[in-house]
Amino acid sequence: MTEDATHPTTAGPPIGIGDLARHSGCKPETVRYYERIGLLPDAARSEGGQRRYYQRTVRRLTFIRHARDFGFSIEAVRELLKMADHPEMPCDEVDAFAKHHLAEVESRLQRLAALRDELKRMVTQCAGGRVESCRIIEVLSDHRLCHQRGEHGGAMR
Amino acid sequence: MTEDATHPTTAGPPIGIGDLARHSGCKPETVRYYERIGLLPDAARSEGGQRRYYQRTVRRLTFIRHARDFGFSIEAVRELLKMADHPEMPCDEVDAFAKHHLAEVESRLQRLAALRDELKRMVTQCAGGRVESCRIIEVLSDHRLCHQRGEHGGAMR
DNA sequence: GCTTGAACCTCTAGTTGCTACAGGGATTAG
DNA sequence: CTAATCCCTGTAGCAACTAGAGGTTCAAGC
Repeated sequence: MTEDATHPTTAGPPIGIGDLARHSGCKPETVRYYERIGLLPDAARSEGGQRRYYQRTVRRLTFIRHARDFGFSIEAVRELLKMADHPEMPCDEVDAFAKHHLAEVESRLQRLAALRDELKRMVTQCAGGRVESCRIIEVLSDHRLCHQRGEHGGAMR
Repeated sequence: MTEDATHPTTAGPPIGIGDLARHSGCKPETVRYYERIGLLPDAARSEGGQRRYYQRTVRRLTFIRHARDFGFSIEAVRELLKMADHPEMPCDEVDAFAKHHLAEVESRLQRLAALRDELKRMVTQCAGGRVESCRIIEVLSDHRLCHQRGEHGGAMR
């Protein structure tokens, strides 16, 4: 992906790293980090050497932040970006990627839903009681959770 | 929390760090790490200096792993354990904890559910197509996600 | 009772994904 | 033109583990 000042829509003047970060919900340090590890291309520079960005990069960074927020690892994001950068490729890889992550996402969802239910129950029923009657602690101690709903998951690779 | 060889049920002989780890779905290194940072008490030792554990610790470690898996930070887990260790305490703190985390958990749930739907759609519809028609990449690029479903979340404090 | 191999010990260093300085230069509003 | 703000590079720190080096202990089989 390269910078393109002649983009038809919303081209405007290039923006600085701070604005880019603000638009995508992260910090300038994070942007520089992504550039360093190659998720973002080397930015164009002003006369004085400061980074200048166009809309393409806002979109790319937004993509990265969403994918990270969904729990994809940096390496998984790198894969996704490679696919997004080559839209003429057949879909097989994205498809395989989806299959690989679907089960993991579903198991996380179920476990999170169980936690939400417990938190909800507590907020509505717990006021004034004592810790011994709080089921959240019981729920977290219950080993059957593992077998009922799949193993502990780490980051998505 | 101290080790108690005289626990009535399932007392049996003490177990080593490897068995403890296996029972709780983590590695010996992680157990030693938790001991070092004070989530687990200093373990009893064999004559030769190896760690020996009783059922209490299996339960405590299971609790910790579940809480971590649900996305609670180590410091959040420390809070929860403090509450679990003092069941005579009034419930207020656990209640406050629940309130504080409920919104975060719900927003994560919604975003994860959106991702699951996309992954599912892809797995069923995408075979044989090309990347340009894969909506997962579109969805991840769409900034409206942020405003519709809450901001990007980090670890739960 | 002895051997042997797996499991364990401590200590240190590496990993991932950022985040926070320090010590300086660039840009821009007034 | 100057002050405030932004940005630069480089390094170091953080959370939450994970992996190794180099040595010790345990327990099962003979």
